[in-house]
Amino acid sequence: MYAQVAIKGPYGGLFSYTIPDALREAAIPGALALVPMGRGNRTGLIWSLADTCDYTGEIKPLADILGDTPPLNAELMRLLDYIARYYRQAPASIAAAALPAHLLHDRKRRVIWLGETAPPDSLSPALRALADHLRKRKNGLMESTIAQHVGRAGLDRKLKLLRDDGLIRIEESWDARHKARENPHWEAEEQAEVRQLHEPPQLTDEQQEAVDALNEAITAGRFAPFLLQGVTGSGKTEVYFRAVETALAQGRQALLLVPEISLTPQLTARYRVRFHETLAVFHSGLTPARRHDEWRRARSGQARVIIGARSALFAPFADLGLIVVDEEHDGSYKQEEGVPYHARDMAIVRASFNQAVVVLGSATPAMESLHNAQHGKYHHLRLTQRATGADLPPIELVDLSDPQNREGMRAHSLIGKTLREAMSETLAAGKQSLLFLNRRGFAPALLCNLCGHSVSCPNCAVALTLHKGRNQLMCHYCDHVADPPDVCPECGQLGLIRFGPGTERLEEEVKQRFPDANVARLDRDAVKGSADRLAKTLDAFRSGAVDILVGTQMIAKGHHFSGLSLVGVIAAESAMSQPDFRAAERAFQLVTQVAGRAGRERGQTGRVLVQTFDPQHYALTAAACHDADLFADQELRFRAEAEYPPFSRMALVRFSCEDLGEGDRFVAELRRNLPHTEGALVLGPAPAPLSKLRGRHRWQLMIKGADIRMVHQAVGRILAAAEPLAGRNLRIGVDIDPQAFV
DNA sequence: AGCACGCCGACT
DNA sequence: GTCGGCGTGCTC
Ligand SMILES: [Zn+2]
Ligand SMILES: [Zn+2]
Repeated sequence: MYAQVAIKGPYGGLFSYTIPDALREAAIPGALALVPMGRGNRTGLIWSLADTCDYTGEIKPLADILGDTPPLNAELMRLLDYIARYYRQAPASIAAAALPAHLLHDRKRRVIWLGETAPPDSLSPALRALADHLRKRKNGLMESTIAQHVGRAGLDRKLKLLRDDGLIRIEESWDARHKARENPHWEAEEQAEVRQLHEPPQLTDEQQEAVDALNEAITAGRFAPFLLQGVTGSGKTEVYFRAVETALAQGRQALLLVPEISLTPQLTARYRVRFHETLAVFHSGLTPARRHDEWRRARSGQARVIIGARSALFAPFADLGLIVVDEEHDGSYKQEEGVPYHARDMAIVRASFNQAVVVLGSATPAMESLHNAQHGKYHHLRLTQRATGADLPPIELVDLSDPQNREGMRAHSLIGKTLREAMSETLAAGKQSLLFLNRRGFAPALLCNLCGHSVSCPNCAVALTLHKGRNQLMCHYCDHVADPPDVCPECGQLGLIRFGPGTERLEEEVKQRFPDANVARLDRDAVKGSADRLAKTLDAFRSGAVDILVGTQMIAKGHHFSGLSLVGVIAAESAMSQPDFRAAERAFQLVTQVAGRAGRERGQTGRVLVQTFDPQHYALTAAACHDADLFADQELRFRAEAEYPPFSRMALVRFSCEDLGEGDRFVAELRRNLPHTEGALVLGPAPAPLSKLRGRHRWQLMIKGADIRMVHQAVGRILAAAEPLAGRNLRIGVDIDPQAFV
């Protein structure tokens, strides 16, 4: 019997080890193992057990099993294996995404000074300096601490010399913090007020129908996927609550996935009021130790309901009966950084492995989900009425290219005449306005008005972002920071002008036009560094203390403002700034979502103005009449004609290399040896749109196939052709079902 | 990817 | 001679 162990490494694959008798009980899939690797030991995750192994070299035995219970159970291991195969990712990177960061860590070394006396005079100056540092602590120093004091450079070599001279002893350890803490942190408790008596609201007929359908499926205890399509304000959350209660009543557990941006204290407080001490919260803001506490609470079964963002997909459960994916269309469920898995798609898979019910909720479902619903793969539940009975607000498209509307607009002005007039009427009536601006396309920058150059990052092919407060240029992709230059780096002239962030410019313009109004701004910069700033600004707007709120994505989701009567979208096409095949879908989702902030209460007439240069665009006209079906018809027709997903499947294979010439030569060589796959279309390899990232030049190759099997097959063949051609400096990455094409 | 080894040029 | 940058080989 061999243990196949996932270890972070080059082949990304699995390494086989024999299992010593002493470890036979403990060495099961999902357990953490200490294994001999090369000259030393590494930690890894036992992926599977096998009777045979095809490695022909010497096979070593497992050194140890870490912790007393395996962190991952069989159910999670099955999911991890599926993800590794589906997304063509190294098992070790999936393991790293699924385990608390604590558990898979690197070797730690403690250095202990042995000599009673002073170091011998024969030591060279560099060794002497190190020895003097080590001599001060009798019980030793951690290597990382030493590195902080005397520098990383050459430390390994120096320590080796001191050890060879018998002056120090080096102890290695891989012990993770497997033990639970004495006083584990409890995120849900931290955030919620006293337990309140909760009176569940009356359901509308539509809600009741949806709840009935879900309850029936949950009670049946079989895999059943649902698409819950409900207009903004239709009360999807209450439907989720009821479904969760049903799952709990069946003795099963529930997982709620929400977009990272929605996972606010206000949201978790709502769930806490309903589910009390059975709730655990997973979010990226938790420290590793706190995250580990929540994770353990879930694994022990103490938590029955878990709410979290993308990575909560891997939360451990004993008996998972329900998964809810809220805002299932949201792009944050698939990320390119790290492991490119789609949490919504894998939630479906996990539900099927658990005979669980899965609910995808959205006002504006992804075309993939709608297509599945239309073909009977998902049960389609619809909520067409707002829970409050309020009408959806009328949406007007305002043509920004219309000279009449441009009247009174200055060069960089963002507000056209129509919106301006609507704002002043709203203000005169004592009502509130909300202006939405997409962060993308309005980033603050340092531009040369003589040559048009914008100061860009030396490591990445992007313009640097100007941070006003710190007066520094920063890169969004890498950690590059620079002082703003005085002269243009391109033409050498004094032509540089500061172009503030869109929201700040918008705020200034609003203040200029409406000097008597109370204006507030909410964007990433405005809330940075103060946790309650977001809540405070939202409260001020809710209470009516603020007349006009200006903001980005942050204000588009979920919030409920009763005094709000005007919503303005500054530039609808900003959602289409990335020109990929999902651009129209994003624009429709954006306008629908922002419009949903207006007129949520009965008897209130909200108004939504959407500024655009293309008022004829079908995504905007459909959004303007709140017709998701009309949009879906047109968008699915376009996708079908162009053979885009959901009518085909795609993959990207990315290549990157620090050296441009080496990358170019590799790509040229690959082009000559590009294998063909029947039924799959291959485009490229060509330079990626984002041609340089963190000092690495980038290329990509796009694969389109009729189904996922074709795509997998083509990816397999291309990797088989590319890997032998790639030197150690060239990195290859695979992205199945890509969301972004940069 | 780590990690260790060893070549070589810079420095003193 | 010492120091450290950097290319190279190996890993069940
Ligand atoms: Zn210039
Ligand atoms: Zn950069």
